[in-house]
Amino acid sequence: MCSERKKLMTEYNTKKIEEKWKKKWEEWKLYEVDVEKIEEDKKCYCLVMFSYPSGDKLHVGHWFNFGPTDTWARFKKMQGYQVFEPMGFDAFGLPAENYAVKTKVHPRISTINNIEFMRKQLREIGAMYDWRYEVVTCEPEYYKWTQWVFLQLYKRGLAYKAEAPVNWCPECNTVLANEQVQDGNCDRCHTEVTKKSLNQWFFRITGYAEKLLEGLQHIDWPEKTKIMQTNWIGRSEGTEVYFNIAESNKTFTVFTTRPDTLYGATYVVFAPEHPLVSEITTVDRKEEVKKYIENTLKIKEIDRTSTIKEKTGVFTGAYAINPINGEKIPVWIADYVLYSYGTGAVMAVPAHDERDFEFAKKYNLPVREVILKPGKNKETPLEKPYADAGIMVNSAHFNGLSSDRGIDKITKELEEKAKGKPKINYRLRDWLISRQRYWGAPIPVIYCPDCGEVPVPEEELPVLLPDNVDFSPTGESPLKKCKEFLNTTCPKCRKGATREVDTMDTFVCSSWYFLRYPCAQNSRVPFEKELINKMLPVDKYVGGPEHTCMHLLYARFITMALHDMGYINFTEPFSSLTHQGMILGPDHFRMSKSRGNVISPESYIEKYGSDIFRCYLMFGFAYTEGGAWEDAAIVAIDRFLKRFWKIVNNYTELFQKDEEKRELTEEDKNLNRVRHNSIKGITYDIERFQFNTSISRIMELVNELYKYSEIPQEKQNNGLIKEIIEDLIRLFAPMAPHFTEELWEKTGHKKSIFLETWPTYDPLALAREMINIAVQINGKLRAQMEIPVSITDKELQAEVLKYGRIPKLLEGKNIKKIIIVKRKLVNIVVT
RNA sequence: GCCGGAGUGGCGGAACAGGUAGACGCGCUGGUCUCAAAAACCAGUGGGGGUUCCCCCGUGUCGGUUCGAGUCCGACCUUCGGCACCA
Repeated sequence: MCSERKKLMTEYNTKKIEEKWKKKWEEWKLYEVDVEKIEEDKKCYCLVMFSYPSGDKLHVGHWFNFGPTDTWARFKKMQGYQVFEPMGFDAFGLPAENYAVKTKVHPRISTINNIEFMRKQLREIGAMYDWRYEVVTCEPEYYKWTQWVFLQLYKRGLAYKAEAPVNWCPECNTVLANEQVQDGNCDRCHTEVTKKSLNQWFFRITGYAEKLLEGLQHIDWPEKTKIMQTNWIGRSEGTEVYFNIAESNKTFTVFTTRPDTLYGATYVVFAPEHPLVSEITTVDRKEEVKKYIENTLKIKEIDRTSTIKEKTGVFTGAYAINPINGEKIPVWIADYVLYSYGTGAVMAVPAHDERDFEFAKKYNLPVREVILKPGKNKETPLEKPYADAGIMVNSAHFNGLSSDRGIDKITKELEEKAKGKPKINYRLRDWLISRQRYWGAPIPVIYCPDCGEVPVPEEELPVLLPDNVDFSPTGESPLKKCKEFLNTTCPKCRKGATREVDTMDTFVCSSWYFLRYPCAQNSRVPFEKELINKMLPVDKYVGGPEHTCMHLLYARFITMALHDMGYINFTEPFSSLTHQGMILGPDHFRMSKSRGNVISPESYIEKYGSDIFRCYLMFGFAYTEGGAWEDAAIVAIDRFLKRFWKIVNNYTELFQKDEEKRELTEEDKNLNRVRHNSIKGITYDIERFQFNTSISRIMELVNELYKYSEIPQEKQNNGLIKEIIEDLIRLFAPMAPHFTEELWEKTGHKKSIFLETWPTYDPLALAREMINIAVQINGKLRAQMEIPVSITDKELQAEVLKYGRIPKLLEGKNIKKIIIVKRKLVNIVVT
């Protein structure tokens, strides 16, 4: 006993085993794939969201993302797919720069060091990454092509510079995209965001709103993620209505989803920023309007857009003409109207819109009911706004129409009079991509006093990011202070000119990296068309759900744009997407240094090895849910691997000789059935990232094998045992790659287990002669019986009625009917 | 306020097309081994009642559909995520 234990302890040395196999894999170049040679029908592009080289160690979240995904990839490889599993680094970005500001270490140096460190850590996971395809976004070999992407968009009018009120983070000293503002705060540093009007670079993602919506129909993504993107894009069908300003030739447009309420418009409201405001304000109102606008700008964005805040506004003195009835209605400005949505002006229908109602009550503006709530009559006064559909009243010849019909009819009439037309609006804004920071890809544009804005010619790329820069943030790009960078010549006229000093949002870098991987070493083109048409779309993309309305949306947009330019022949980058859940601290809170609940993988890997760590992550949580870390639970996996090790080792001598498989006894058949059931279940479950149940099935098979090993030696079917041991190791291989390689070798195999094929199950082996079914009376379980599978319904019915205590339970009852669910149950319905 | 998840033993979680709820594991209880403990192995383990065996209750709450509901429908509660004056 004691010596046996010693043997187990010396042999089962996870650290030694893992290092041994990592070395072998490298020697054998086992995971090197040649993308050129991959066959299209067998390709499997498996991708995790690449990581940011932060200088911190790999945390549990990385492991949870990368480990199980690698398990999936290994499973696919064993199924015969030619798996491409690359890894890289999203290396530009603010943290490196902020770190540089603090420590005076250049971001290039710290980033390179961090990447070096992370590569070592990633190696620990023992994933199949082929590092020859690595991409590092801060290297000129990569960002040259990020700039190329920019130029392609620019050429087609999809990248443009415009003055606009934008989100400004005073802490990060840069502008932010809409998507990077959460609850009015910067999503990086949580500082409150302010609004600034600046001249900035945008990508015209709004031009793809419809395609981005449509594409969601055809991809295998979590429903929740699709819904979130749909809501983010925020498609809204409505009508544009053109108004005139009274006694003037000025016109303006409003957007409404309820043209049926047009007769109820008793005033119109402009956003304070609306350019027409200064033109139409009457002399006597000028002072008040000016004051109001100034005040509005002072209010923090978050407060201004808060739904709780009481609405304010002022009258401009001007009047507008309602195009449907010629009525003269006052023009107000109010901060509840957003300049950034629709046209920045709305028609106010207080009777049928809560916001307008509130505003009208406050400023004593008239309320006119034009839609009758079903069951209400025209004479009873309106106490609160009614915003749903109803019957039109007070609307001239439209009276009596339903809202639905009214929307069509009024829109049609407006169209005939050239006073409006149908219009679709989106909540989505164009993507603001310029940043007033140093550590990013320079925007390849030059400003020439004569030629104006000139894109850098493609053959002059990359526009190198200079190293020698004072990068302390000032609110303007640090590159502005770098004269060697700033001053250049105009590509058109060769006269002195200056470069754009802003850099690109790091989300631009990550919006196309999946296209670069297969061609990572190609210096001629960003991607070889034929090659990436073969390799993409990505077959399985895995990453956190927090990227839904940023990275995932941007990547889809860039892919669609490149498709429309003819560079690629697919429109969606990621055919199938899975989100991993989040691993929380043992206290059920999000891990954070300040809480002191951070689980660091190293200590566990030191103690148990990477296979056990990975297996625990797969077994202890539902993958897409995540959950709280539990120290006690990793012990279970350690225990299981020891059990696995022992049972395999008990039988290794069988592999030294040929063992015939005898005809199967009842015991054999039972064991064999569990085996095939495991194969079936595991295959189905790994495919859909249900690793916890996959491991359960393996445990079941191991348990069954232990039970079998208790029967007398001479009754054991050695041939069958050998087969099952081999299946067992192969089934477990994707989850514990080092561990299973060792056992595979110990059972006499010379080649890597990952060159083996995945076991397939035999439906015949799953078949039983006798099965257990439930007997219910009125749906309540009353008995269980063993029946031969071959029994007919008629026979079964007869058997059930005289089975055990069933007759007694049926005494004095009327049998109404008997429901038989094949191989499952019999339900006797009685009264 | 709007949109979308999720609520199952002491715990992590299963139940794939409405069909025997609680797979697998943790923990716990008992046993074997041991001088003893640990480890390992075996058995039991949703709650309550009478104790071979059986009954009642049980998947957030209340209703409904169905022979049968964790699963479908309606209302509500809790919780998490997203959006939030979007006209």
